[in-house]
Amino acid sequence: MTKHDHTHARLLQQGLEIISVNGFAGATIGGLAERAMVSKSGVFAHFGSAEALRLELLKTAAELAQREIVEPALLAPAGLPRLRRLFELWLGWASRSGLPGGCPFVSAAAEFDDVEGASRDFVVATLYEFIGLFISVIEEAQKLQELDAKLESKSLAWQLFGLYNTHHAMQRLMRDPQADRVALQGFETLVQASGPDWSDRREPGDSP
Amino acid sequence: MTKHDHTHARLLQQGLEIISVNGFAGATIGGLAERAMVSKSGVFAHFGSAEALRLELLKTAAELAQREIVEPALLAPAGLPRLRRLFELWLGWASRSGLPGGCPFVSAAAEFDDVEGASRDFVVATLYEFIGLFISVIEEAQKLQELDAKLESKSLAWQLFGLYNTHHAMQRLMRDPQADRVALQGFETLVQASGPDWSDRREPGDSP
DNA sequence: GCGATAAATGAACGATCGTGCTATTTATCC
DNA sequence: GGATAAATAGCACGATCGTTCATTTATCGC
Repeated sequence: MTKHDHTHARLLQQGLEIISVNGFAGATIGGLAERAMVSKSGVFAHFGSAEALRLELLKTAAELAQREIVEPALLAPAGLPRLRRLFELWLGWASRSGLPGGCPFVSAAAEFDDVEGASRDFVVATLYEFIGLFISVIEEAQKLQELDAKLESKSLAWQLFGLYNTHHAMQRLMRDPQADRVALQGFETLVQASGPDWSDRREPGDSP
Repeated sequence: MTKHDHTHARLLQQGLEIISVNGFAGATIGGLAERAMVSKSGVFAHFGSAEALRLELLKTAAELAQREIVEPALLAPAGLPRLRRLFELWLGWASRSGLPGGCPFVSAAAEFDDVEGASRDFVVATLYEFIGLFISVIEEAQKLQELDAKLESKSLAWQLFGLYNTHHAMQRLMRDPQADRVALQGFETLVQASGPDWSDRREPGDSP
């Protein structure tokens, strides 16, 4: 690995740490230069523009999540076990990757959702892909009859997305020690409400 | 209403619009001045500091949410109807209040969750209060036997928080027209999974 | 209408932002 | 080890950030 690549990787790592705590708006060229003890123009030369720096940080975060969440989860048996493992690995993945603050994509989603541009496009595409992974794992579980076949996989996937945000807010904003328990319990609630025998027990139109 | 108050209110309104689109980091004194067609020092005189401006914008957003969500929801009958109304009014409240972008508190939670200070404290306190309202409405519904008494009200409240984030991401980031449907359907799923007769149908430890 | 007071302006400050340019150090290769 | 190229530093620029202060304009009580 050439020296350029070495420095580049170090800049990305420290950039991710900044983003994790201060968000993408806080990831400035000068700030990163100071933290990495590199000249401002040195950082600039590595990325070409502040916008490009942020975009590359976004891509780095996506790769990190892939290694930390997706790849290990695919080792679990297909179906419900894989879905559960995916969700468990999702919770707190940023901390487990060594980041000092919150999830970069939670910041990115909030900061870019109303700002047109390459960053927004990338966040949308990444989230689309990630939700798509959940959907396919859910549908596998349906084929295996671990989940109700009539269930809308997309809905469940997005409900799990919501639970992830619940966990993030409880953990980082509220510092509630019950964050893990509430999220994991929420997962089980959703899965059981979507169990294969659910519709046998309470048909639509049932009265209590 | 004196002229000072009139201008002050106008600045807050326009400040909220900026935040809704660009987040709190984007709510700068100079930017607000330009949008409101007021001198920079004029804006400064109204708030005393940029930090104070952001804090006051946060408080204004909280009051707006109170009027837009909480107060109308309390007109609904106690128990499950009130809970449902609360959730329905929560979804998309920012747009309904005339804001051009997303929910200010979604931005605030992401931007301040790892930054100590008065803004963080206020977000924490406001969210704590809001979740607390959900908890008390849920417990009302439990007393009325509309929800299972053994249910943990706090968990359900936070699951609804998650659904709100689901809706926000689907609506604003992904621009998915099914956001409303998925969120409302998710609400019903959670409520039915917590129905008063749920525990009669599937005891903990049941095997499928 | 006028004097007193409130409200907003304009100019200026140092700090930091992103970016361009040139110089100089540092690696790499024969 | 010296030539060549890669990598980084240094400096300067205009723009914008938050903040200050003196000055002007608007409003209100009399």
